Amino acid sequence: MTGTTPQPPSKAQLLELVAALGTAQWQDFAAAAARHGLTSVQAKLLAQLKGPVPMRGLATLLVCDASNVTGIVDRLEARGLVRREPDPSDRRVKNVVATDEGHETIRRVRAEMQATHSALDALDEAERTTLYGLLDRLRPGLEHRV
Amino acid sequence: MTGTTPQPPSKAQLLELVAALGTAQWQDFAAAAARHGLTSVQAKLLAQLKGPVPMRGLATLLVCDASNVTGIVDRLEARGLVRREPDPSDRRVKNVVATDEGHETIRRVRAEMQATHSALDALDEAERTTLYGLLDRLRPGLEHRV
DNA sequence: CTGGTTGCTTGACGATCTCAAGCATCAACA
DNA sequence: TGTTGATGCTTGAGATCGTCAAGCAACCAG
Repeated sequence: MTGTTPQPPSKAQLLELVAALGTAQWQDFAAAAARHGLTSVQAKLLAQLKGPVPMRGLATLLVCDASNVTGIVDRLEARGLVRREPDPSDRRVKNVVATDEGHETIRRVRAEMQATHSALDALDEAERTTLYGLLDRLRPGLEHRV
Repeated sequence: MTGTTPQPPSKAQLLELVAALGTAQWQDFAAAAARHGLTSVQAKLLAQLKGPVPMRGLATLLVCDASNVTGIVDRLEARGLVRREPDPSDRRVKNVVATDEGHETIRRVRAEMQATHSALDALDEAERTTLYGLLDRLRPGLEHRV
């Protein structure tokens, strides 16, 4: 065998590291959102709005109750970051759309995640590709409910 | 050159993937905690208690206000998962300690994170080592405040 | 058109979070 | 010693987040 794969980290260690980085990124996101007067949940919802999304769809994406979404959208709408539009094919449905200001705001929040950006700068392109490949393999287990 | 490094993923894509996995792991954690009657925040606090930790230290670890910790510890203490002990060297300080039941509960929560565990099983030991190494390089950028 | 389902909102209630204020204790220093 | 300032924790007010139960409107299958 070749030179020393030093100590294979235990699953628990890897677990903990992933959790720590996830938390740190979330804090970074929350802090950037706060600078724009948004809570992290509001920013997270705004981040889903690449196009029109019905309230129900947002509840599914955010893994929460639909009634919760009502309140969050209410507050975003009051700030003019989001709009409710009737769905042409189903009058029960309300589609949520980000306004121009909404898009611009979430764009800035993403850009201002300094800690996250500088962390990724520690890797070169080949390493990022490797990392992406490995993380991508974790996806099915994590996102697919058993 | 050799076979096709396919498409180097953009930083944004990597960003999004890390965020998605972090969220999925958090949901997994929250679901496991809920099965034991704990909110995710309560479980997260409990997870910090390998030894006695003063209230102030918990506030720092959880990145929140000290008054917030008071409430969370109140509820955990009411369930007997946690205890407040006076600090022998500073009478202002209260150290929080997990009870036996508290330790056992958080142990089970970790063990029941099925999605997370099965996701990690998708990698063999060498891959986990590589992944750990790469993630570890992200640490300084993310955890160190600029 | 009737009955069951689905999408959204409302209201009640608990948990989380921050801020301001307050009390007890500590640490430093005249 | 005693006074001053900082620190640790709690309390109370107020906003947000989150769930559940109930209600209304609209869809859909028969």
